[in-house]
Amino acid sequence: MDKSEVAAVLEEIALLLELHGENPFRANAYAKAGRAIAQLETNIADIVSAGTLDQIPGVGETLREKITTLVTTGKLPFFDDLKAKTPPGWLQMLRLPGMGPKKVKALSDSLGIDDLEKLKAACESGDVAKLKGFGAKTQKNILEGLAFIDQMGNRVRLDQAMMIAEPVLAFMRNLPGVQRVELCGSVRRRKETIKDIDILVSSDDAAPIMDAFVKLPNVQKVIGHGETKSSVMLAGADHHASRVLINADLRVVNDSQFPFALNYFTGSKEHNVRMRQRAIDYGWKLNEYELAGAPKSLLFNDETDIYKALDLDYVPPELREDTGEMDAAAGHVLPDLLTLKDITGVFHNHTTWSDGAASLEQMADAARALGYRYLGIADHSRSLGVAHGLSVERVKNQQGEMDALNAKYKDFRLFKGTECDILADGSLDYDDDVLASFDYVVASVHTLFNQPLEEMTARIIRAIEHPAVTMLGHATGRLLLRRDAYKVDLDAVLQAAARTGTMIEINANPYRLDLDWVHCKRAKALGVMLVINPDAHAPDELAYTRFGVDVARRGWLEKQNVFNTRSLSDVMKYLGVSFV
DNA sequence: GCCGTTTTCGGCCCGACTGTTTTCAGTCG
Repeated sequence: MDKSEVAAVLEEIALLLELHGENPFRANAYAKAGRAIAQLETNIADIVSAGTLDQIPGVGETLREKITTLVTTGKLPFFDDLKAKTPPGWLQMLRLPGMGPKKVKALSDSLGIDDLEKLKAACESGDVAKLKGFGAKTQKNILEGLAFIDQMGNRVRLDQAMMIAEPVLAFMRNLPGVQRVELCGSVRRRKETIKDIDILVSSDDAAPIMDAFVKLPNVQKVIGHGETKSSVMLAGADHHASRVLINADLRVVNDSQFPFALNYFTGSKEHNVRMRQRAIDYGWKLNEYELAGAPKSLLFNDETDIYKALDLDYVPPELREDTGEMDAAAGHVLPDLLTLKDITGVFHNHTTWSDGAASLEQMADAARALGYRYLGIADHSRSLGVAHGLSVERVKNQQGEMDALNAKYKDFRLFKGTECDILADGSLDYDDDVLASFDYVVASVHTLFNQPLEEMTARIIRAIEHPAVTMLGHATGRLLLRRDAYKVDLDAVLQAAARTGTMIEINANPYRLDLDWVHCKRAKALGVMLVINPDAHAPDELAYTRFGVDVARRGWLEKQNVFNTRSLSDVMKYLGVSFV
């Protein structure tokens, strides 16, 4: 059982314990350990066999035993018993907004409701409203929550959240009386999927700002409308024009409270806990409005001042996941994070030669407009028929066209690449002499996603070990909120890449965003070189690169950890390409 | 269930909002 499965079990145990009315701190201990394990950079199996499980913060004696059982046997009787005595529908009921363990329990105990269908029926017949502690409003909210879950689950991708959030932000900035405006929450931390958009505004007069917010034209529903906090459901469309619904919260504070509120509402929750605990160590109390008890001589103009008061370096939002950033900030060893401006070009992109929407020249023009010094084209290889993979002959023709274009460019270069399929046994889709005709090779898995873990791992490592392979494309094949990653021992893959000097891609397509940020940290520790690629199939998709930079920043990466921050001449030297 | 320079028990971040009550419980972040 791998770490994401173990983490999922622990987090489910936490929910189940809560549903059974257990001590919430006990439940939280499971959830906390689950999160810690989800963020492990190495293999859980290795940690178990090395006997170092209890070095993970939040894992003590009991959890060590339970996790060991889970990893070694793939089962946990404690979990199975808990599940057996919990109607499966309770967990689904918990996902409804406004429903917590107490309400689920009350519905189940008094009306025998233990799944979403019975819940819907009881709401429609009006039985729920008659229940003590419930009412007509609660019943209506449950029905609306059921409809919402039906429509879309409850998370969206980062790019979708940004497309909805950015115009709202611009609108808020232009409202009279508004002083400062920032995005907070997981959007500001650039998590790959988002549950809701948090916006913070400072102003001396909150009411008109709240009113304007709840009257935005794309508001579908007002969920809450208080003095300092309002909550709405917003509709929008992503760049594929698919409809997106997401909750958005607005909070308004006065300008002197703004830095504290910004820090608090940015989270993560775990980072906030650490910040508050640190404030307590100083004899102060941190909340979303102030650092109470701190000397009057300390001024707090922005977030940096809060960190400074606690003798911490400023922690960029992307790092606020309680994965060591507090210690690094205290020890003044936070990384100097990569920025989008550092990117000099990108390597994994498609054209109409395979499944892209634009020609070589159109893609090159778009890259030059972004200020890139080079663009790598890596169209699909021959076996990927669905994507019009290139035959050996078409490879030659495409390369000829690229030579002709390069002859025109003065300070820009098209690199000849391929996104070469990794076949079932780890061999590559072109012979070595064809591979040698490319400036670089991106090797990717596009088929047989359901191979067993050992087979998939060996398959990818064999490809990495091939001397022609420059970089590994989208390491796990996941499509966020759509398709799970294939089973692969990523730590073994990263170790192989470190050994052979093969780069690992951070695929910046917002559906993928893998290598994920957790493993970026591991790759950095192993000395693996990363490369950020948009996997663009159209000119405007080159802009996806920004999301890859977000992942890199969450993964603590610095400029020198990412290959495509190098100058054109350094890239050419590395790839062994000379000017013609 | 975890944890410890206030340490082996008794804490565990803390405030806003909603909906139900009529002073507060539950949920959320």
